[in-house]
Amino acid sequence: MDPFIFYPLDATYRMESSGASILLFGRSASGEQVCIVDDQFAPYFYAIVPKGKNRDKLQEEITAVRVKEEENEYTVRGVTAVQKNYQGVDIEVLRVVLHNPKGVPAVSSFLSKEMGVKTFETDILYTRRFLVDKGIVPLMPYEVEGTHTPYSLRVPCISATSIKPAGDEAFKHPNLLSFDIETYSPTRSIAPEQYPILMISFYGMDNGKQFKKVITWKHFKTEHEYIEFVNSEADLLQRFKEVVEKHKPDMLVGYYSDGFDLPYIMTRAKKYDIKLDLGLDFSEMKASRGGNGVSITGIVHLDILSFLRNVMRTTLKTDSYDLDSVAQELLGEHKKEVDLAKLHEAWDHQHEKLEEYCVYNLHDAVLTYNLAEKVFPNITELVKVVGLAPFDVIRMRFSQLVEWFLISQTKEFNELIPNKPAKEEVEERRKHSFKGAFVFEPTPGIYYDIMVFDFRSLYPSIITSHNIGPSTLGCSCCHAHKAPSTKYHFCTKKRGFIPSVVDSLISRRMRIKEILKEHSSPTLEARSEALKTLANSTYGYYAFFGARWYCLECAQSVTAWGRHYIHEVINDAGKHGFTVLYSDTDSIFLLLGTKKQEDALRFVEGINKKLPGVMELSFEEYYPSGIFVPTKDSDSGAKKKYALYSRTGKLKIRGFEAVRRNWSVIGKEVQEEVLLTVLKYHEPKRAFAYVKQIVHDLRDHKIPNEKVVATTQLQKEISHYDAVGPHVAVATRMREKGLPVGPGSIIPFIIVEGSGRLRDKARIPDEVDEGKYDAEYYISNQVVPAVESIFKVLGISKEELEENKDQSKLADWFS
DNA sequence: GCTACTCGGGG
DNA sequence: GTGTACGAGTAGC
Repeated sequence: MDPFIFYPLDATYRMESSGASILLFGRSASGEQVCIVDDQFAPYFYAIVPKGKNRDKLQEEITAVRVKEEENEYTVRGVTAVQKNYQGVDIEVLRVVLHNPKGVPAVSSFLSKEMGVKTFETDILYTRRFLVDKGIVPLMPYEVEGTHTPYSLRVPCISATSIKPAGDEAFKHPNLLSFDIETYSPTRSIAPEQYPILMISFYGMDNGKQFKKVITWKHFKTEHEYIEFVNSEADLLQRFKEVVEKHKPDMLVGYYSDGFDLPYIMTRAKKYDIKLDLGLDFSEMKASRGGNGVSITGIVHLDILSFLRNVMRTTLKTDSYDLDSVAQELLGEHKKEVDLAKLHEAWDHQHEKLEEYCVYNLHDAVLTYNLAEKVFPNITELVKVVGLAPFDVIRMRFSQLVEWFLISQTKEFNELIPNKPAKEEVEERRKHSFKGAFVFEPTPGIYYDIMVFDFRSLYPSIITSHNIGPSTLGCSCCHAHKAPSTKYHFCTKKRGFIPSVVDSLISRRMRIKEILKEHSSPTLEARSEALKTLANSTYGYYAFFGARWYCLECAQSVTAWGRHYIHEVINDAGKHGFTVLYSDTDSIFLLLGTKKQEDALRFVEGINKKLPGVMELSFEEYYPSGIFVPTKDSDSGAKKKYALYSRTGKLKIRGFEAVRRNWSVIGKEVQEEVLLTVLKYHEPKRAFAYVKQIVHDLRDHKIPNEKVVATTQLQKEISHYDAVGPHVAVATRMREKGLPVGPGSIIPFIIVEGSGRLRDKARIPDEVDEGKYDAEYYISNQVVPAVESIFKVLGISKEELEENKDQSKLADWFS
């Protein structure tokens, strides 16, 4: 057949009698979903010749290795000697080529255990290895030559004879299909074994036209044409399959669909014996065992939350990643307001009310779609830098992104990839928890007019300009270049692998920034962002205990240089009449005092002119007010614990405990109210009076029970618990009463008066008469801890908050 | 003090 | 899938 242009989206593999074949799923330039097969790529790993051992002899021995494991026998296809760089030295290694990817762990562990041979690169997943080795970057165009082959797939399949890069215009408009489910949930429990899915919504584009649909299995009157009725939950699941099959999306998009929607759908489908064989190779949807992603072969499942939380975290200002907050920040839109707690009632008794829930359901899918579309350029650019499939890239943390970026660069630099640390090594590294970054100790207090600047590109530029990497550390050829106040020096003659690749990230970014000065381009913005993200994460990677290229000395040297530079800025800020309020690692908080915002911006501009090369301090945000609190046991300022009030009326809370679902409403409410009263309305006295009132009301048992209920999720079978916490004790009581509880159930409980451990005083909310909770427990464990440190700033102790009769103090305050 | 367990996101 | 998240918090022991 004629050569054609192809955009790979995802890769998988199959074993044939002749060996492994890589299957690349994607879309052709003409818009057809296709699969490309490459049967020419063999799995391999490396082995080091032990000292005193003859290389040729070892080569022969390895070639003859056969390892039996269950039904499979793994044999070696060939062994060749190659030169590699490893930690700054040249070494000779044997490249051991196999037939079957599954043979790699088997054969390599045989080599290390039975033959005393050290092995490398034995845990690089086969499909990832293929992409990186062949330089095939998902979402980029390739010219494919080959012939049709009769594979049994849902899409045409071409056996490739050649796959060549075809330009640098990435796949721009994937066919996205977003979806969302609503479930029956009479309590706040999420119990897929127990309760059905009530509706599923879809949103996407179909030949340039909006595609929207909500499927539900209770009938009601409606004008909305997009609402479709079926007769049962089983039919609903069948329709879910059909819609996806018919729509043929490149990417199926959800919000927390790794952890909620798809696992729920899978559990329900299993109940009805419905096969979710949506894979383009007819394979079933599957959840990886670590709970880290649900995949469908050939369709990229994008859990957009994953990408936002892992990667966009640095750009987003929101503290919470619920759909409403994120949509608000990125799209300027909110979720529809409905009372979800009443959905089950409407489902059982008031069908006419279901329409608004369908509208709500669809709107969530629309928001999810719009979020995916919005961040797609960012995903694309990150995929391009890291070189892995979008499915993997969106689920990776910074440390993994850096690691895979480095792995993708090893081929060009002929570097041997270091092994992951063994368990004991990780334990050892954890002990040396990193205390290198400079954190300016804030003085506790309430502050106004705070300018926050970000200093992050300082670190990557230190790495490149001081050549800081594991392979250049402590070289024997030169001793001159020591990091300030450390005993570490780095080679000044030979460029290190990591400093080199970081350097290329920085210079690529600088070129892009030059172009962006001339004209704006969302694609280039996203590319610049991706390059910055990776460069900025390299320092943290050096200190990350799981890193292959772990180097604590490197991380310490980076921060040593960082301190050197940041102290210059702090001194300069003082000279220019600004007060430095706080600084943590990469950010610096300045107080405007009598100066204007423009003055601060001008000051930073001046700093940037003085800083070498790419180093830059950039404006992050202006906050009208903020509070820094002392540590628990002293009056000195706590690091990483503060709250800022933004111009948009939102609180940015860092390091404060609480505000999680296992806290009672009263604790959350009091914290929020106190922070707002202090930071927004500037009325600390009113905040104090408010807390005293709450404490008083608790003692009078006037706070309704619903506000003291806390919930905790049961993670496993009751009998499997070693440590019986309050929620486990209550779950036991619930089961004794015949209430359905199991793994996943959300257990609500109230602490009542009495003696013994907490679990002896925990009760099912229904068992507790109104007001019969343990007031002292809620005062000292929920209310006071939530606001304690805030009041310490105002000169009020924990005891004063808890005290029963405190009118004198109150009077003092108001006088 | 150490170990076990939970949260996030989702209805 | 040539795998098995993570970092921070609370309660129990």
